[in-house]
Amino acid sequence: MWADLVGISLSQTPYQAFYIPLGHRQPNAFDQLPLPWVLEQLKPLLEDEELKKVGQNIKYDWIVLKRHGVHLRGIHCDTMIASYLLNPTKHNHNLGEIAREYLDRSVIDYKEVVGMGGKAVTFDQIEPEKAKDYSCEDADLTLQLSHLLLPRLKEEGFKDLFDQVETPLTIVLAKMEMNGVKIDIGLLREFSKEIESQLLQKMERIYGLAGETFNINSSQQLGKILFDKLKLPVIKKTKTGYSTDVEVLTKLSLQHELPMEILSYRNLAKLKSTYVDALPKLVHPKTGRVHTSYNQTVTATGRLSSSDPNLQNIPIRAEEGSRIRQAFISEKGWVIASADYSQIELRILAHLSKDETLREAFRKNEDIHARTASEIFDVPMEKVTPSMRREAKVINFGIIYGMSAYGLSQQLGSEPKIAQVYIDEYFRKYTGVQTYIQKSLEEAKQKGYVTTLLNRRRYLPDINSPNIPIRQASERMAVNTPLQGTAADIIKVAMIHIQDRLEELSLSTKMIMQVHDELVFEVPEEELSKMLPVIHNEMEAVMDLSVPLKVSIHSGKNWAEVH
DNA sequence: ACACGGCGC
DNA sequence: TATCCGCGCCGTGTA
Repeated sequence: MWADLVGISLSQTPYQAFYIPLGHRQPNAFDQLPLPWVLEQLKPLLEDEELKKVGQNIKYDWIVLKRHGVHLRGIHCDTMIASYLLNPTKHNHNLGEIAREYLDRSVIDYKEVVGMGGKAVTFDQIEPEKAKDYSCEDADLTLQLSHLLLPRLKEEGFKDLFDQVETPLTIVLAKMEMNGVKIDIGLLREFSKEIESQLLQKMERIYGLAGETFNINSSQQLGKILFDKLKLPVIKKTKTGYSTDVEVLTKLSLQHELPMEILSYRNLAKLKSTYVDALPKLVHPKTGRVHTSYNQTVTATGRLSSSDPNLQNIPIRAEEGSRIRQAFISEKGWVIASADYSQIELRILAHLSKDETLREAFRKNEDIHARTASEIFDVPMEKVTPSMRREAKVINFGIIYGMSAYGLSQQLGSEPKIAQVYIDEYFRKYTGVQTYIQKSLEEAKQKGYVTTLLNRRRYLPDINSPNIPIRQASERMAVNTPLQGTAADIIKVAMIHIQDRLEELSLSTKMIMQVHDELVFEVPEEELSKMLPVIHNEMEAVMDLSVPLKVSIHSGKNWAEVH
């Protein structure tokens, strides 16, 4: 969304590529062809569904081309995504990295072309001859890699996931990024000023309690005050010194007023710097909206990630946090609609484990945490107290994360022995879940990887490690990844179906955000009554599991109103 | 520029 | 021996 088109490189035969310089502003850039003419020539080819296209990070090219009036079609292979499916835990899937791995060769580093850091220039400042070498290599290697990676994908059983899910999803994401979301900058500026004055007040109070001024944002300086000056007990250490994290400060708050003040200060400072002040800077001058980037090749589990800004970690729980969501608004005459999968990972656990008790609970549409409370505390559903339900909820989520008795006890604030009793009781009632976890661990140890419903794969090289904590970490991943990853599979397919329906029905509704189990739309008021059932049905009917998928959907003027 | 501590989901 | 999965971003401190 922020890029200009400087040149195009193309290849249709390995070891042969062409560079078309278009927008170089550099003394040696003569005889460039006019951009509109070049696009006019290429447009019929790029838009032809029958001409197969291969690229590296195609979503980027798709958006740049779309912004120049070209609708890229016939996408056959994105080498970045091919590499990701073959090994999602690889650190990065840029061209240099995958060319090194699969073609055993090095490539011209982009930084060598444009320079490093502050001295870096934009690509249009590069002499076309030099740009040609870089860009042609890029096109050539991408084509070569596709010839290598596509058969590999097929051999390893990723063809359906690649062709039917990840490749179509790329375009859905491109459209979603281009749609962007409208931000109420005025509201954020007001909020910023309010927080500013609250921070100043808290600062005064903190300096009073500390007996001196210091940089509250510095954990190092804070450590000196808390542990050297005030002699509070050291609860935890980091590599570099005293830990002052939320867990430590919460414990210390029982014996001194300062730690709680610090926590409250940090809370507000985080909100201000990460969201309130950061979001307005990312509003695009041409669209007046914020356009995040969805990364399709980052997570080990198959989830998406979001950056610039990360729209997937906007606060929701706390009161002040919801004020940030109020700033995510719709255009006049439009509304925000949000649809989220309810308890999707536990439902997937029920499906994958075939546990009859868990499946029955979901088929009867019971309150799953109350049901778990009823099972482990051995009381009828109507006798479940709020505190029993709260504990059962922690246990339910702990199961998904492959927790230990210690971890559960930390979460519950109880003794590990008590936590162990709860876990034992859970598995006694949900025997199918216990068997399922045992079987998945055995399979992971034997095969060296785990899979999701759509055969996404995550390798776990340390699953048989003799180092106990390292092995246990892998075991938790072995439990969690199929659940989190299957949820990712499901919502990805739903996104593709919904985008298809929107276009088929010629609707104006726009998909604007995805937050792991939630999809957010901007809907013209007059389309709302038609759209809500479409979204709801597509999401619930996306896959036929042995338990129902449940979606709740709400609309309102901003993102805070729809939860 | 990078590592780290810390923290939002 | 550490203890619940998966991320991205902020400010500090240091090189």
